[in-house]
Amino acid sequence: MAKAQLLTPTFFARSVHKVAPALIGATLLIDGVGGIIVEVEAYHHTDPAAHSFNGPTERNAVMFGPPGYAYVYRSYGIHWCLNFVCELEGSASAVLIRALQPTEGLAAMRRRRRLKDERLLCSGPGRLAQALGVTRDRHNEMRLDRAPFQIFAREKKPEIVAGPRIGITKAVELPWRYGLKGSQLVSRKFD
DNA sequence: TATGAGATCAACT
DNA sequence: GTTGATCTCATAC
Repeated sequence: MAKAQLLTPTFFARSVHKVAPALIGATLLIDGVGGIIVEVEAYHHTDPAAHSFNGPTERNAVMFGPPGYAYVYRSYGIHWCLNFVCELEGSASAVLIRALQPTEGLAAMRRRRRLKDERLLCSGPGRLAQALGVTRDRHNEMRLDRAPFQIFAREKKPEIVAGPRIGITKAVELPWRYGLKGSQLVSRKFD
C-alpha cells in the first residue's frame, strides 16, 4: 500500500464505461475504514435507469456538476447508496459502488452493521454505505480526493467480469455491472 | 435454498 | 399517491 496513488478528479473525467471497470481492485477508505472495490455499476445520463435521465433535480444536482464528487441518495426509504460522479461537467454520469472486500477498520464496520459475518459487511450498496458510515448529510457533494475519502489506485489490473445490473426495472439488459472475477464478496454472483 | 413481505422516505407524477 | 440503483427476517420447501 506504500506506493499506492490517490485517485484525482482526472481519473473520473472520462466515460463511466472506462471508470467503472477501472475502479475494480481500487481501495476505498472513508475515515480510514473500507476495502477493495469488487463490484460497481455504471449509470449514464442517456440511460433510462439513471437518476439523471430526466434532467437535474435537487436530489441529483451533484451528478450534473464536475467529476470526482460523491453522490449519495436514499434507496427504498431505508438505505444510503454511494456513487462517484464521472465524465465532464453536465454529463450527469456516475458509478454506483456496490461491494467491497473489507480490509481496513473491520471493527468499526462490524459495530455499525452489528454483524460478524465478513461476507455481509459490504456486499451490496446499502450494506456498504452503512458499514462505512455514509450518509447524505455527511458525504453528498464531497470531493473524492479529500478527507474523509481516500481512493487508492490498484497496482495491477485484475480480471473483470461484466453482466446486467441489479434491482432496476428499466434498461435491464445493459451489461453495465462490473465485478472482480471470482470474488465471493459481490452482492450477487455473475453468471 | 427460495420466495415474499415489511420497513420507511424523498422524489416525482 | 406511487415508486424505487435495497436489506432483513419469516415462512415454506
